[in-house]
Amino acid sequence: MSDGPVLPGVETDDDEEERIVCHVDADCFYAACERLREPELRGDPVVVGMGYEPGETVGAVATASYEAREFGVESAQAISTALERLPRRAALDPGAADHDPDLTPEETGHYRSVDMDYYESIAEEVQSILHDCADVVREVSIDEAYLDVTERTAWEVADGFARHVKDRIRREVGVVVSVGVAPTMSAAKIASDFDKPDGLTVVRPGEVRAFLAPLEVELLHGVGPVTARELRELGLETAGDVAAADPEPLASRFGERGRELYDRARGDDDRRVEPKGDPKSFSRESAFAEPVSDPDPKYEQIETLAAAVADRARREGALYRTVGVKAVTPPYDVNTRERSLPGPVDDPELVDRIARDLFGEFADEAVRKVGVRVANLEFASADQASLDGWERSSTATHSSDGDETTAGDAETSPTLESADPDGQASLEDWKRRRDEPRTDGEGTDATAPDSDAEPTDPTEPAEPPTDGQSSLFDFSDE
DNA sequence: TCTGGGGTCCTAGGACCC
DNA sequence: TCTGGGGTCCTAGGACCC
Repeated sequence: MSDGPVLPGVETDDDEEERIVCHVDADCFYAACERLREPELRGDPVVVGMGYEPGETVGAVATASYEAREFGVESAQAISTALERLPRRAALDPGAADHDPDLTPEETGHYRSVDMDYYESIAEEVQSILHDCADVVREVSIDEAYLDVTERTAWEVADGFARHVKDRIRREVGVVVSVGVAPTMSAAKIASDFDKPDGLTVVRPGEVRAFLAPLEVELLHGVGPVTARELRELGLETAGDVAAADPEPLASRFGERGRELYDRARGDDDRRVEPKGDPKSFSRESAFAEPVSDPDPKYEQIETLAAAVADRARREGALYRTVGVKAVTPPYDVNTRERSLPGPVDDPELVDRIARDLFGEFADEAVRKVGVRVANLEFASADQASLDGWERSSTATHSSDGDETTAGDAETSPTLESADPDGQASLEDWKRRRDEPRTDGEGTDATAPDSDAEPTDPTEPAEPPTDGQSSLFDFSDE
């Protein structure tokens, strides 16, 4: 799709073209949203807490405004810690449980609970502006996106373009964003962070490596505390050090990531901005105020979370083939268990049963947090092609046109009404895999219905579910 | 800093297949 | 019966990101 003059016989490779990538990142987005709703909060410290309820001390900081950060409040911090450093404004009230008579307003901040629905609505306004400003937009999170603006601007005027984007968002939505412009996604990301808040940084082609060189290694995307420590142990303190290092030790120490790290530190990144694809998993989790040993409240939470996750998947039009649970045990051990089904389903009952079954291992342990997850998602294609494909392939022994996505659906999906005799492949497949989970233990596997054996699991209803998606049970009736 | 919630990607071993 | 080598899928855990 290059529109410039091309010499005859000369191959043009799109990947070789210089792109103009823009990374847009809202500053303290949740706090900014709260200020949009309550303009009186402007200028004062604002802390938005997850799992936080007014008057309580549980939860963690999702976003702290810059004013709050001055007091040492940081994101991911326990709310209890944040409250020690920055008491809440409500504590000025003599009637408040945490009232402190010595407190002055200047020493306090406003605490609010996360309200995702509201933030989503603001984010949508920002995103519509972004889509207006670029041909390709990749939203990476609620407050962050990459734009490919190659066709919309030029390097000579890139800062003016970025200014325009910033101004529109501020004027039309009322939130402040930082923008980075660079020839690669990774450099644009770092550039947007460079001058926060209200930043605007343009890194032109040829300047990338010099721009990155002095930056501490943890500023590189993908370098967290663990990798940073290891890099420092190797004597690599800055991106420049990594760029100048021998890539072999990096590759052997960090595998694929090491190679990538090396490339990114040198400014090499040939990823193109592409719209985000379908999600890979949905999960819900919830922490207890303190570790719980009694099984009942834990199973209750599992049930709630399983229902929420299944509901989410259904609303999003997703089928899932894997169900998993998470149990965080003291001090902070994350345990996960998961089980895959022979084919994709939309079956809340089944999610609940499998989640309970998987969680059984932790029923009597002290647990501080539980979670439920579905993965291996499949989204019905827009035109319901998979259903048509199934019907076609079930009346023919083999379909010549069926090697596209529809074939896979029909092959692996036991979720459709009829277990057609022609579906031999999927039946054999299913029978084979059906027996695998049985080898791992109790014989109470809820996903391994067997026509020869009555279910022994008391949590498993004897009657096969009747709705179409659950008809994987139908196979056992053959 | 004793820990919220929702994600992604990578790794590594084992099972199973050809 | 012992032995190759390659590929895929599944599971558990870990690091990281916002």
